[in-house]
Amino acid sequence: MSKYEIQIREIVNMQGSITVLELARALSVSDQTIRRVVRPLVERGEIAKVHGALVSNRSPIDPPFMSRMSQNKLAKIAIARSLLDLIKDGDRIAIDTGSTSAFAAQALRERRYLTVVTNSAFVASTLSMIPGNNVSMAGTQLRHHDGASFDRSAFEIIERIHVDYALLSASLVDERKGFLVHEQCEVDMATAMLENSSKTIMAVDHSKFLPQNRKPSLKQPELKPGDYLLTDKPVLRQFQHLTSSLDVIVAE
Amino acid sequence: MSKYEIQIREIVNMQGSITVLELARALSVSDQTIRRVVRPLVERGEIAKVHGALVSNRSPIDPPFMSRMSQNKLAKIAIARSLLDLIKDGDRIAIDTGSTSAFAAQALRERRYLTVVTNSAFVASTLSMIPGNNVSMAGTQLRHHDGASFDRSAFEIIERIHVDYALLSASLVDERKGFLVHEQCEVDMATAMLENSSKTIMAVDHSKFLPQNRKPSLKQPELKPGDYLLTDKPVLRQFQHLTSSLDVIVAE
DNA sequence: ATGTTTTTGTTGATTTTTGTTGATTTCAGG
DNA sequence: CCTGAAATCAACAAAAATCAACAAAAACAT
Repeated sequence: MSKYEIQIREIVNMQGSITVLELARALSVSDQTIRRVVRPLVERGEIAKVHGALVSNRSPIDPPFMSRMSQNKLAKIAIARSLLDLIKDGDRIAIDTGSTSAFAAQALRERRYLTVVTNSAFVASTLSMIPGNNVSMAGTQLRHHDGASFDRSAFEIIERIHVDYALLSASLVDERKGFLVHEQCEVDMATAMLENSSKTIMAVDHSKFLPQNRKPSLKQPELKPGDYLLTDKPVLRQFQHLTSSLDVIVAE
Repeated sequence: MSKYEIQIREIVNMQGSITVLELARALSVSDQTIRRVVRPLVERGEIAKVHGALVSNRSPIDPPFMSRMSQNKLAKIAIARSLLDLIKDGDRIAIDTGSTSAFAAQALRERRYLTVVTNSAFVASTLSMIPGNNVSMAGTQLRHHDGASFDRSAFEIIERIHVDYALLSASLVDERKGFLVHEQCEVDMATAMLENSSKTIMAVDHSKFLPQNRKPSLKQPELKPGDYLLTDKPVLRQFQHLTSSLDVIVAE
């Protein structure tokens, strides 16, 4: 068993599939090493291999549930990975619900000694297993739609814990109205997180800049100058007035 | 036992994996010393070693984390499946933490309209995604060991919700003392769940009837006559006095 | 203090892993 | 069916990690 084994399984399962060369670059070893390490994994059936790529064989009933129901998987993974440039070991972070946050949580498993507060049971469960982390689950009753809580106790806990970063998301970015979501409770939660954090990170993949079939109408709270916008493609001209005071990070 | 032993275990478990040389630098001793100290740890299975690195066998790098760290996977799956004979659509159930409960949660995804209350973030997250379920997560601060909560609010919520079944587990079944666990908070939680449920289901695979290396000492609350014992092999003679008033279900 | 035991660092031989090179196979289009 | 590009494989040399043995240092008891 090689020392790369765990990492490889991790990355393959998170991405769903990946090239041998990409994996080699990611771990900064040669492609040959990857092939060698991967061979026993494939023989044991822990991951599958086809000509050209390694693919995860994790049964779809298994957790990273968001991965399936999520639209822009690759974009979100890229965003999640570039989040690691911002969040360091020991940081404190509030995380909202949503598929982007689910990927972020997966990525943040690389970090240690995080203080995490979230209203998403999935995020809480994912990050609580990491030794050294201090994770608080905000809220009691979980809605089935996404396993998140928006009851009164959720807000009380968010408001009790001050963090370095609030990681928020949005369903649509509107040229005139800004960052929008579908439900008022999500706005309230975002507001609470924003008010109790030093910096806010708004994470939206490029598809959120395009028109949606189901149109959200509620406006997320205003970001502060110097807050971050994390996305996966350069911001188009017509949106730049929204992001002019923000630190825009484009995940490649 | 060496003086570095505790530190090494600590560091390896925190970091997930680390080079022998890095560890040597961290403790400012030679690499050879590390190797020597580590050897018995590896033999006792407390941490794992591969060429090039020490890796923690505790840190759950895989989302269905319990599957890896769990000993009797197949037995637990069998138990989880036979739980489906007991629990029907629409039932209300309290679920404790532990790997057996994690498998139970996976199995219960087949059921609909469940009312679930649990102090395990993993169980909550797993079952909250099922449309129709009503899931309450009891507690706020999660311990990293298993992503479960035992704070005051956890008990308040358990005590507020009355359910049909409490699904409990144990670390060891002792011939004389009965069902034992390691920590007092687990006993308290089990007691709260038992008192707020109509029937209790104690789920223990057969390995729990055998002597353990790490011996638990705290006694779970007394089961009521007519409660269920769910296990995967027939109960041996010397344990039958413990189970005589119970409804014993053996998963094949 | 003195001798004994245990732990630690150093050295060099041995094993395992890794990168490179070049041959071979697979795949997609014409 | 052929062809070029990409992916894979085999083999060998270089690098890194491990091990065994011995000597130095530290801890211990007498």
